[in-house]
Amino acid sequence: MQAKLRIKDIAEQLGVSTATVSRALNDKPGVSDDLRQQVRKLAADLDFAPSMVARSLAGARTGAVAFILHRQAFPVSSDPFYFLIMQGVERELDRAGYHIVMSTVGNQPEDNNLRVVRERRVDGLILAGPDINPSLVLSLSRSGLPLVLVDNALERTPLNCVLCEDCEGARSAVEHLLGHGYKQISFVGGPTSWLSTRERQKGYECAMRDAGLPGTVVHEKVTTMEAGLAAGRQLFAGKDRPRAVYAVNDAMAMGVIRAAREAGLAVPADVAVAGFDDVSIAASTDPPLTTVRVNKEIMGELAARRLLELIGDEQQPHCRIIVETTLIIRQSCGCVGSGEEVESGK
Amino acid sequence: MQAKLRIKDIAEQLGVSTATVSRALNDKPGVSDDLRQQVRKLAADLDFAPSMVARSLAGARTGAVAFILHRQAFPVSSDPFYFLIMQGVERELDRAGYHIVMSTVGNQPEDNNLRVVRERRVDGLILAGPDINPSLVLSLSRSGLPLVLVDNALERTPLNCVLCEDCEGARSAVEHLLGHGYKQISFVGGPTSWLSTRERQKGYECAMRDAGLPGTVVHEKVTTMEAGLAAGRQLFAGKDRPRAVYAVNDAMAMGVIRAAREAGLAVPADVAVAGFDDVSIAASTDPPLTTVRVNKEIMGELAARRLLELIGDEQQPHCRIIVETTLIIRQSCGCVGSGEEVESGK
DNA sequence: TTGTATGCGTTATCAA
DNA sequence: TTGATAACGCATACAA
Repeated sequence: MQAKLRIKDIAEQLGVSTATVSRALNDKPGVSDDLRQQVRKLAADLDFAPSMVARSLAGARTGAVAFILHRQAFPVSSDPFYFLIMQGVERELDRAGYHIVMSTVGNQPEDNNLRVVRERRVDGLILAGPDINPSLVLSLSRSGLPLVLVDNALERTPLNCVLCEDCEGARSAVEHLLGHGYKQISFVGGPTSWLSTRERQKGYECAMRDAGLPGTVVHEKVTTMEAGLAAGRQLFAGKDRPRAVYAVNDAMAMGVIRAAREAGLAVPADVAVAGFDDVSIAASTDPPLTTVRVNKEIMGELAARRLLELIGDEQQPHCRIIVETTLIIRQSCGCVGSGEEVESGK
Repeated sequence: MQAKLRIKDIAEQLGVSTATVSRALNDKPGVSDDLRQQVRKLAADLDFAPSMVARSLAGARTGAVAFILHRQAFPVSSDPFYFLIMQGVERELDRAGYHIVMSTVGNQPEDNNLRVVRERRVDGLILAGPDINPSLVLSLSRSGLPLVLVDNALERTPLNCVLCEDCEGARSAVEHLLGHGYKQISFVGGPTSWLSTRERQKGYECAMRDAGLPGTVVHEKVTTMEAGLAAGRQLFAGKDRPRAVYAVNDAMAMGVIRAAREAGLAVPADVAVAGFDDVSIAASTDPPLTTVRVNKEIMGELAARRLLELIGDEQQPHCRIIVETTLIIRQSCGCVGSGEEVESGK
């Protein structure tokens, strides 16, 4: 058990004051180059780093950021979507010497006050996912703590957020389905309270409208494979079943494929399917899934970078950051591939 | 932007000293019940919570725990295995008023000193996954910070860790395969440096030995579906292909199934397959996967609970906590089910 | 039971 | 360029 070193110990060993050591370590002016080098060398040799707790109290910067996730977002997908975003956040924060404090919220009344905020543990917040109560988002944004949303945005209040090309990505996928000659294409989505569902549906509707075709839409309460299965059963039960289905994400697309099989329909011969996200197994499903790739790590990195900017300068205008998507063409849409995937320009 | 309240403000409004407020809020003796109630009511009304930074400095408890993950563990699986463990950790820590600081390590030399530890941000550590450098684990354990490993353990040094019944679980699965009458059963695993691979392989070998049968083993560098595919191709290339394959996890099992299909073999008719983990899609693969379920959230909760115990009382003997597993029988093993899964007693 | 005073480890202000 | 000293907000030992 190493004794915990303090700046004072370093100062005494060098016969200087603590103020000097602090200045040297923090790259602040007011120390001769020679002395600065000495201090740094000793600190490095002793493997010393200043106590972040004391720094925070004296400074007013905790050097930490909260990553807030809704509890429902944990098991929502077979793919660690928000985990990958979090990885991006962590990577970027680490570069800046920051740390990430993870926390979750539910829908209980007591969740309307984040402990991590009340205890003033962090310099800023990243709120991930569309499940977080808008009233919580609003109250947090008014609290003065810098805040960035990921995969979410408020409808009427501009806030800093990071999104992907939900509308454009979905549109390109639906246009690809239309390119196959399919006329009857249905959309399967999650709750309309989710921005991603609304935007992707908008992309679907734009594509259909431009093609002069009517559309049909099914909404489920969640976007799991099971929900996709249920939606697919509904779609394939009636007489005029769709020739293709566009699902709001890959998990639902996989559920739709299962429903098609249940109904004795071949995919893509009888029913074509496409999704969104490009989760890791999308390339390995049967048939491999045509989908829209979104780079989750980049979304996380951008959110972290934006938050650090806000922490450095509170008074900045809100901005939306939209990350590019890429249509990934595999076989579920009806393309007869060599088995290799194709990145399509949109 | 709310002005940040301090204990001093509460004290002044009530005409008492800060010491009294602190005692009342911390449930310490030395305050009349009446006054205690007043303080708490005002604090609640004002939505006040003491600054955790200042508490940490005065106390010597940060109220935070680090959750350390190897960077490679992020994309390693199509299932958010460590994410679920983290969820369990977070849930349990939250109950105790603690927070979780997430951090990652790689294999670079500079990763041998965790910044989160040097900066003294946390009261303890949870190290998740078998990828973390043993020398780092050792040096951290010697640093005096309470530490718990999850899904990992050192070979020769007893440490606090949380594992699942790797050996027993794998054994029960292989015994189930043996029960189908299969004689030639191969094992497909990851690096032998991973405890889970070693233990699950041990379970496989015990079952085979007890049955008086020889075994064959294939190791890959990772345990992804792609690695399982590669291993499967190898196994199915030769003349005396196995009648069944036991994979160290579900991702590899899915890869093996793909390899079988490639080789024109039906699963389970020609080759039976079973896995480990019971990832979320295991119930939905084709055929549904027979596997060993392990409750990841519980593993996380137990790790957190153990760590909190260690933080409360440093001098406790090391202990290993082994979480129960359950054999989940679906169809990939050759059972002709109704499509419903069965939890088998072992 | 309550208040006063000191210390926690660092940064920042002001003198020297 | 350097050093002494005062915050930072809270917990706690000691005094009343």
